[in-house]
Amino acid sequence: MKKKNVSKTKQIAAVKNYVACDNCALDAVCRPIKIGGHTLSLVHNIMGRNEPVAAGEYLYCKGEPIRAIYAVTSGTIKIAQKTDTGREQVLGFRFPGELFGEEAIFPKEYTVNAQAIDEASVCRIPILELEDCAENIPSIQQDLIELISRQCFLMQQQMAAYVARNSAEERLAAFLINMLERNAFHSGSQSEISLAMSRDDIANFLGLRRETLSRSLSKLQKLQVIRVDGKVLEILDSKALRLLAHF
Amino acid sequence: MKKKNVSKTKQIAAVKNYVACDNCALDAVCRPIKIGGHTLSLVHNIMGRNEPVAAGEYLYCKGEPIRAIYAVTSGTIKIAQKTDTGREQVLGFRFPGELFGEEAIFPKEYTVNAQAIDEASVCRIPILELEDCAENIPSIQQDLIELISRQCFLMQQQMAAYVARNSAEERLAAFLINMLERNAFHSGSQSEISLAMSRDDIANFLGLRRETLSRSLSKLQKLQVIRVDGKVLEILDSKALRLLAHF
DNA sequence: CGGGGAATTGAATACGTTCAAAGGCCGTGG
DNA sequence: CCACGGCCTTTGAACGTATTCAATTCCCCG
Repeated sequence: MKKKNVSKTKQIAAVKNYVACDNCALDAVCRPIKIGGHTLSLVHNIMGRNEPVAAGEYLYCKGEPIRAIYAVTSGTIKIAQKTDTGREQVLGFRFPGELFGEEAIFPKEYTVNAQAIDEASVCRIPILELEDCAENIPSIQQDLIELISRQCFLMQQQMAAYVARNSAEERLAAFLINMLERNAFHSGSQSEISLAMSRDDIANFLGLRRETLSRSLSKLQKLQVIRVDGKVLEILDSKALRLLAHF
Repeated sequence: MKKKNVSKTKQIAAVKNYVACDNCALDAVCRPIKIGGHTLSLVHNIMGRNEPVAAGEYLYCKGEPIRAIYAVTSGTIKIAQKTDTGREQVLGFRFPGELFGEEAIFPKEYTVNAQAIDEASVCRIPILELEDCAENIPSIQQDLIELISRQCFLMQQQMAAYVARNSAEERLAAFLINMLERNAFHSGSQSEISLAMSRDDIANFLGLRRETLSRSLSKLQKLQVIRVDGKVLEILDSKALRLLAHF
């Protein structure tokens, strides 16, 4: 079991190409701002573009009043919450081009924590200002509906991917397929995925122990379905993976 | 282990009180229609109110173009899909006052199946007509945003309830708490829940076998946390239940 | 009253967890 | 440049839990 000497985290950090606006979930809201006349003020004045976020930094925490909704432009964001007993519960991850914070629009406050896993960057739209703009410009309301509808759809997809799965292998396979599909949006590769988060975070998310996750990864590798190289995974047989996930 | 002789399904069917509009997820969209002047046409002409649905009947199926979004007014709706291998995958349940079908707004087609478990009734809003109305009446757009935002929030809650849980007991406890919270909205009782769906459907949803679910239910009953009586459950110790679910 | 499907219970097996130990990666310092 | 230490990841063995298959009980409906 030889391993290359190259540092994987450095490899990942090196590939710091921001996701293009065309491939971003926020685009529906940003686009009309970009072409409109007097609306140009929105993008320049109220919106933060490609704001850097340090590894480990929290974008928002549970219980805080909503300030903004975000889109990832580079890096990975972890969505999680702490249980009463102090245990962390990982609820999901957001990748370049994906939206987060929208779950706080209805309750007016954040209901979970959002934390950067690695060095990341985000576009940030303050919600008050956005709602002000939407009142004056009906098309923005349309776009907001589009935006949130899409998020509803994605959440449903997520449920489909992780609910009603029993074995560790099935859950891992479903996770990898989900990663591959979402990865294809922003990264070129159709078969390679970079997982910036720790094994602990993935295991937590899947409701497994880190040891079980590790064993399942090893097993899939032995079956020639994937190739594991630290935080970089290669999908060798996506068809077999779909079978394992029972899709 | 004595059991009462009364038929449980008949008991449930007997309590056929439609959920009030005040407690319905669609209310945000319906209300302005009810008070507006020329908008009265919407509720009378395009919207179906309390339409009966026979047990087993499908409201919509995966792949069909979107026709309408729905709210349950009585009974229970099962959200599910069939995998490539023919296995059914239960993704969730909708109870009186809750919305469903909204996940099809973005992709313009239904991505899952919605089936009535028992005799049910729904309010139905055709999507084309709704969008037409929204174009003319900005407040409806506002309400639509409110509606879908709320649904995003609820989906996140669902994820939190079921993702990142490992043991059978933990998942069952989380399920029961979720049922209790959602039940409190439309039914008076704070401690009793009626589960119209089969044990198979629940087990499928939780990623367990029916036997494991049955055993877990029995165990929680022996621990004096719940009382199981066919499809009717009573929560005896909700605090202990929250501990078991690791909330 | 009796048949059939759903739900529960029992025993053997398979799988995931736990605890322990070893290996690999990376930053620091000699 | 290499050695050291800490942290994350992987592997091993014993144990506990979920699954499987089979049998029984319960419940609904004719």
